[in-house]
Amino acid sequence: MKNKFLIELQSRGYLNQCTDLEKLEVFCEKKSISGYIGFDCTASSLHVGSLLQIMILKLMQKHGHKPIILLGGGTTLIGDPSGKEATRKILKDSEINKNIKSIKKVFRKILDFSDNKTKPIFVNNAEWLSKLNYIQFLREIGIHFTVNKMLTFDSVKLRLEREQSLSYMEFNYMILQAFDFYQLAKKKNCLLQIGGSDQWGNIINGVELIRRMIKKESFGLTSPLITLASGAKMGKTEKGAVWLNEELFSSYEYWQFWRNTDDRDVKKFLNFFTELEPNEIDNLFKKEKNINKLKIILANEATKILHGENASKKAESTAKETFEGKGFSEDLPEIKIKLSDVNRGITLLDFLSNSKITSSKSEARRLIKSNGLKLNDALLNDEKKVLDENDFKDKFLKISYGKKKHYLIKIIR
RNA sequence: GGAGGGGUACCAAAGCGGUCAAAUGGGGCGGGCUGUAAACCCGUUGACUUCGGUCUUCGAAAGUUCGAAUCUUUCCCCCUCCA
Repeated sequence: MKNKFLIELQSRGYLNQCTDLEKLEVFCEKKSISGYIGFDCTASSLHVGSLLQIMILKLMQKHGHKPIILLGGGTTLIGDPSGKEATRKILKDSEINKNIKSIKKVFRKILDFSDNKTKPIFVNNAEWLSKLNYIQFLREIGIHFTVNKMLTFDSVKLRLEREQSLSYMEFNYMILQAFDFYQLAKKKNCLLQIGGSDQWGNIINGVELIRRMIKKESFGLTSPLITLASGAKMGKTEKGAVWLNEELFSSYEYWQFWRNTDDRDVKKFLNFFTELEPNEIDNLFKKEKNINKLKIILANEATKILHGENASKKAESTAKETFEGKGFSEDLPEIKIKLSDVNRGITLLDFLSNSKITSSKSEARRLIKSNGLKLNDALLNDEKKVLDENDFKDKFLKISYGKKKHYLIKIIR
């Protein structure tokens, strides 16, 4: 292989399957190409599970290609059955549009919009899907799909084998995705679709459709499913998903997420989620034997890509102070409390549950009983504790939930 | 449409009149060890509590009973076979 884009794609471990690697290489060599990835809009933010896909778009840009981001306003109305055990909840138009708006923010942060040649394009498939005429669609597109074949695709087969119901609506999803690819090929001359390995079936349907409709060769490329050393799914932590939008998951939490990577996954993640060159990463591993230092590099680099250099530095120094020193650090989640509430004598239990630090008073009690709660780094045993202005040094009180979750409580007014 | 099987906590799965806020496993959380890792060990995992208890939970509703996750009726949902 000699195409730089594909070489890096492979050496970083982004490459799982390709419809025709050799021809794709010729295709990539010839000119600047555009490739698209579709993203699901069922939530107001993507989570790290989609980050690998975004990194691939970023890599395309690095090598002079143009990413197309398909935010599936139309397909989200249907719900992709791939890898799903049950039918997804159906969203309303207005919710989807709100989600799209919010999700776009992340792409604006991670990808480069300054160079016109590689500037990403956003498309929304609602544009063409919502206008479809059923009979006409069946005659023009439906005719190219046999149910026999559709039944053999994993997304459908698994659901049927597991005896889980699959609605006719969901069954159509793969055709719609194939149609998307066809539309992009026709309208934007986009002949490459990339996706996670679970998208393989959907992608090759598109390749096939394009061949039949406009007699053009197009390409499909998938990235591997990320497997963690622990066997768990990527991106699930204590508090649920690791979101990319800052409103849902702060830059400090994000930094912590990477800092807490399993030893065995560090190298893989450096390749996947940072812009360090693969050989640079190899050198790092030769030089630096302290895995924790490498985890910090991982956290810094990954956070930089999403939240920028400043946020990354701030998170690092906050982590350092919090875990190595015993200080107060600026970047911890801050919760405000009114001076009047403190003076009125609010119990700690009430405060913990009101501020959502714990989900109930019972949880707070349990935590205290099992020696998990600290006020300003001092273990607290008294569950009847009432907050007092003297607990706050300089208007701040640090509350620690276990060893890793810390909050700064600030008195206002 | 007909016959049968089933819906139990975050998930899987036991319980089949009281001793059931519900065995067990997984997951989560806290603690110990350590390196903010893994493995391992211990504890915990409905809510409220003056720590005595109290209240709400086993698909939904109604009923039988001193007493129901457990029995009866109706309804809803899922699965299998037949049409």
